[in-house]
Formats: sequence, structure tokens, C-alpha cells
Amino acid sequence: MEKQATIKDIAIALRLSKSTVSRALRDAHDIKSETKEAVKALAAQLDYQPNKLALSFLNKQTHTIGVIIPNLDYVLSTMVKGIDEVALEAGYTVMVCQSDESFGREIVNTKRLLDSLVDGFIVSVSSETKVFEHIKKIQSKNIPLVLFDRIVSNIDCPKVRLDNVAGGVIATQHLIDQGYKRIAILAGPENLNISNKRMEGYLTTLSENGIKPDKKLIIHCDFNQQYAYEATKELLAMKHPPDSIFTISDRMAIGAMLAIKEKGLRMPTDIGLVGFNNEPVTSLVTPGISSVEMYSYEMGKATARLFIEMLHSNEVTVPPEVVIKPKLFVRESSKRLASKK
Amino acid sequence: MEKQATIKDIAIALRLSKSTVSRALRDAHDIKSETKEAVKALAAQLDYQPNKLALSFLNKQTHTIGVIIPNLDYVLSTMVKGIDEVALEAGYTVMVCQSDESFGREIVNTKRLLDSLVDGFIVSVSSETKVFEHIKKIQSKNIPLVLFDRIVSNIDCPKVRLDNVAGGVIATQHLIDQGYKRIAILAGPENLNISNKRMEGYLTTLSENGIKPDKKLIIHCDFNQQYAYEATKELLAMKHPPDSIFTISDRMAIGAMLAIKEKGLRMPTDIGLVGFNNEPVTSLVTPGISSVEMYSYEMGKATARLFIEMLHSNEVTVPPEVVIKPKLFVRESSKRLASKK
DNA sequence: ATTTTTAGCGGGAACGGTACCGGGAACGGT
DNA sequence: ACCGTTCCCGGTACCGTTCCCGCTAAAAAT
Repeated sequence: MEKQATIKDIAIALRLSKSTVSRALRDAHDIKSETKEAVKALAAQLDYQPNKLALSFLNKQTHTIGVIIPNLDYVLSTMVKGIDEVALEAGYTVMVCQSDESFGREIVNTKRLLDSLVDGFIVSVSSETKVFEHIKKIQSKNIPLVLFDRIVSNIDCPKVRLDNVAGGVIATQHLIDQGYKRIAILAGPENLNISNKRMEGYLTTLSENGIKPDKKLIIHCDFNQQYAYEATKELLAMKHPPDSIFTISDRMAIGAMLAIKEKGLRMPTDIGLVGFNNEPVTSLVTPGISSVEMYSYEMGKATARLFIEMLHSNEVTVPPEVVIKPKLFVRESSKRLASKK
Repeated sequence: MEKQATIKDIAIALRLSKSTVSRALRDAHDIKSETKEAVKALAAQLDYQPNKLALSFLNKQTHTIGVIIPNLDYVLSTMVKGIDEVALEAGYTVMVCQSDESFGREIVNTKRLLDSLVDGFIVSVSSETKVFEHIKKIQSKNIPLVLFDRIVSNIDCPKVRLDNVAGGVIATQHLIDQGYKRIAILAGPENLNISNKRMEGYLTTLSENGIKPDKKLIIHCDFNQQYAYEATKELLAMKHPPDSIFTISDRMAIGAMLAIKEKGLRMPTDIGLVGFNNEPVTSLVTPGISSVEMYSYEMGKATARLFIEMLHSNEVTVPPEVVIKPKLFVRESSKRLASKK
């Protein structure tokens, strides 16, 4: 129990060579069944465990996946849970690093994981990230890479993402169907892909319904409850305030809700509200907030599966892109018409 | 970019020996400044990175911390964030494994991390875990171990925990101060330390205030919203129902709240409610739920700091136990008396 | 009876890096 | 002129495992 037994210890004790012991333990060729049994018996007795470090060193693989995420909020925790689940099954352990939405931290994390020699990367970029040299460095070393959720369009690799445009469409169409006409959107930072895609869905849906987008109703703010709260206050103070708001996250929806309540407005009568992510909190607040479900857990699992698949296939194939379809869960914050139940 | 440059490559190119190159790169003694410069220049040019795997293999340390947690809920995510923060600072990377509240998974995770040869463990046990052989195995190999949050009293190692008794006391005392007399408690599984400690605080506070505990008001149920909902329904259906409920988690408080609302009772007038963890959701629901803050982020950081300290000190010291003091945040669900503002 | 095969095992190299020891050269002091 | 020191560098071992090659002896084939 002091020192881990090694293959050498077994070899000496049994007057065999290291090679023979190694073969015996691996059920390899060229080994007499008696010797094999003897070796295995002693190995069990000494509680022999092969030294993973030596193996990793030899094979140049660590059976470890580096996961870089911007934070550990509800959505990403759930995704990590899915990743962890599949990875464990496949014999991999994950190293989770949070960039904390900071570009600098993301780079540090990448470096760290790179020289920890992880077998590959699963990355969701931070909202601050605008250049991608660190990501390209991963690729230039031929290390498998999968992007998920917050993907980057001009990086060529397998990706798992939500159909964010569709998410924007179903949320906006729902508000229109409920009779709302001046629909505002609380979007995220301007360079954030998922935000822009959801907004794209919002814009096209407006157009298709003959509504002309109003720039004053399009607000970019941080992915954050407080900012959303303040942005909503400003929206409601306008001369022609919106009659409904679509926020691209539930945390922002909560912020909007607080501002709406403070103003004394009622949902869904005076104003409609639709959020994104379908976090549990949306069904706990009063009124319940309609929200777009993005199936985080499944997305995490899909990501890990795609990653494992990528590791095991040596052929260079066209990078696939797994797209998850979102679904709207309607609650009181936007259900104005009794017709649609 | 095909192959990582090694120390040998530099040595050959410069007609030096591996040893010399190694010394030059490490600014070691016995090295002429010219050779040092030459080596460093070539190293930079070849983008030389020392092979961490070889180093780990040599030094028998991986600069990796194995973290085992029951899940990734709000509290534990926040703690992990704190751990990650401190670990990164100290040059360590964390491997997070979720046991998913399953004893079996916890054992698998332990094995995995053990033969990944992590430098140490930071563990919070699952609610299912009743025997601790896997934990003791870690100790028998002289691998540093810190327990946090869900600690185990009969394991002798450094621990970081909340003063759970105090948490139970301040919650219960608050309810008594607000004039509640029949106080129920929704506790967790019976073998869960944190649950029992919070209940201990509950019981002693009742006694000190001359209230005799009623067994019917003490409910053990899973750490789960749904169970809490059902347990509360049963409580409210009693002949002498409680006039207030203390739940040992906010998720359970939410479950209780739903049952209370369904019954048509009002908080805080008809019934009082206090939760635990002070999750953001407590201030978002209506009415806001009073809750005991446990400073998860600080707790995570404290845990990691204690762990690092432990790694760096070779002396065998008496295991310290860091105890975090909780604080009650009063909201509408229990603020019955105007006197206390 | 001689050659060829085959089973079973040992010896060494290799992976990338560091530590330790040793040794030559230059230099200083006596 | 001799010895001791210091400066620089090289050689080798080692970490634990696998892999490749080669060896021996017995079994099989000719």
C-alpha cells in the first residue's frame, strides 16, 4: 500500500521478464496458460494497477476530453451533464474549464488543456471572443475539435447547435399569433452567433407577417438579468413602447419581467413576454414565462457522441453539423387569446 | 506542426546533449549564456513545448485535481466555479465527475480518477452513499483528500462545510420570532449529514423556545421538488396542519410553495415558509421565499485553498475543518410581523 | 537423421524529460 | 610546477509500459 506494484515487481517475484508479464496481463499471444495464471494471481494479490501515466506517455493519448465553456449556468451545466454522461460511458474523463465569459481566460484554458495533452476539445466560446487564433491552433495540431451551442461559423469542424433561427421564428410567430404588433427583442452581444441567429428568425418572421422592424425595438445588451431590466425600463419609457418583448435568454426575461411589474403593467394583457432556454424558473414565477426549449441535456449528449465518433474514425470526412430543433412552451406571459389553448 | 518538437530535436540541431538543452531551458546552473540564448531561440522558433505527459510520468504528479460531486445543481455549480477559480490560479486543472446521486457511479468515478493518477481529491458524497470504502481507499494510498459540503463525519480528513446546525437554528428561530408555532420540516434522506445537522438546529431551537417537536411534522423525503410537493400536500391535509414549513433546500421550498398555492393558502399570513441555499429563484417567485444563504462560491474557493495548502505542506497536521457561517435572507414568505422590517 | 516450424520467453529500445555524476579545460593560488 | 576550484557540458540511468527482435528447446516435417 506504500508503493503501487509495477510490472517489474511481478516479473522479479516470478523470475520472469517484464515482457512476459506484460503479455500475460494483456492476454496476448505467445504465453503458456500456467504462466498467465500465475501472473494474474500475483497481480491480483498485489493489487496491481497499470500505470496510466506510463501508458498515456507511451501511446500519446490521455483518454481525457477538454471542455471549455463560458460559465456554468443552467443551460451549460445541463449540457456538461450530458457530455459527462456519454464520455464516461465511452471511457473518457472530462476536464471542464470555465472561461467566465472572458476572452483572456478562454485562451489560458486552451493553453492549459493543450499542454495537458487532452485527446480533444469540446468548446463553446465566450461572448467576448471575437478572434479565434487559439481555436485554430487546436486544429493546426490536428487535435479533434467539436464546437457546440455557441459555435463559430468560420471555423471548419463538426458542430452541434440549436436551430436558433427557428427558435427566433417560433417565438416571434407565437407573439404575432397572439395579436401583438410591436414586438421588441432583447438580444445579446453583437458578435454572439446564437444571438444573431435568433434575431434573424425574429426579423424574417416580422417581414413575413408584413411588419416592418423598428430599430428602436432591437436592443443589444449583456447576457444578464440586470442589463435586461434596465433595457426594458427604457423600452417601456418610449413614446411608442412595444406591446411585447422577446428575450433571447430566460435570465433576461426575468429582468424584463421585473421591469414590467415595476411599471405596473400586466402580462399578457398589457404586454407579452417570451424567453429562451425554458429553464425551470420560467414555470415558477408569476405569471409563468413562455420560453423556447433547447434540449440542453440532449445537446450535450449529442455533442459528446459526435466527438467520440470523430475520435474513432480516422477518415477525414466532411464535418457534420448536428442541428437540434427547438420547441416553444407557452405560458401565461404571452397567452392572450383563449382560442389557442 | 506535424510533430511536436522535443528536447532531442533541439539538441541534435545545436549539437548539444539533451541535458544541456534541458538545463538551458530551465535557466539552471552551469550553463553559458550564449548556449542558453541559442537554445531558447531555437526552442521559440520550433514552438517547443515541454511534454507534460513525460513530466507527469517522471514526477508522478499530474497537476490535476479530481472533483466528485453528486450533481451540477445551482449550489454545486457555484462551488465548482469557486474551486476552478482557485485551482487555475494555483496551476491545477480540475476533473469534474458527477455521481448523479448514485453510489455506484460515485465508486466508478473514484476508480477512474484514482488510476488517472490525480494529485488529490475534492469530494462531496452522494445522498445514496452509506459506506465509504472507496473514500478510505483514497486515503490508504496517501492521496490528499478534502471533503466539502456533504461531508462524512467518520472520515478523518480536512473538511469544508457549512455550519448546518446554525442554519437550522436561524431559520427556525426566525419562524418562531414571526409568531409561528407549529413548524414542520422537510428534511432530506435520513443518512444525509447536512440534512440531519439542519434538523438538529431545528430541534434544539424548538426545545429552547419551549416547543415540543411533533414527529408528524418531520418529513424525510428526496432532495427533490416533486417529493416536496407531495409531502407538503400531505402535511396540509392533516387534522392539525403546520402553520409554517422549513425546507432544507430551495428546490424543496418551491415544491412546498406549489402545494401551498394549490391549497389556496397565503404566505405569510396562513403559512410561513423558509428555504435553504438562497438561490436566485427565491427572490423571483411570488411571494419571495426566505432562505438561508450558504455562500457556495466562497465555500468552493475555501475548499480549493485548503486543498492546495494541504498539497504544499508535507507535515502531517491535524485536519482542519473550515466552517462557513450561514445567513438568513428574509422575504415575503415568512415576514408576518411588520415590527421586523 | 536432419531440417524446419513453433511455442514460450528474454533482452533491449523507445517514449521525453530530469537528476546525478563525472570529466575536461581554464584559471587562480601557492 | 602542482593542486584545487570553477565553469560547462556530456553520458547514463530512470520512470512503467509495450513492441520488436532474437534466442532456445521441443515438436513437427521431410
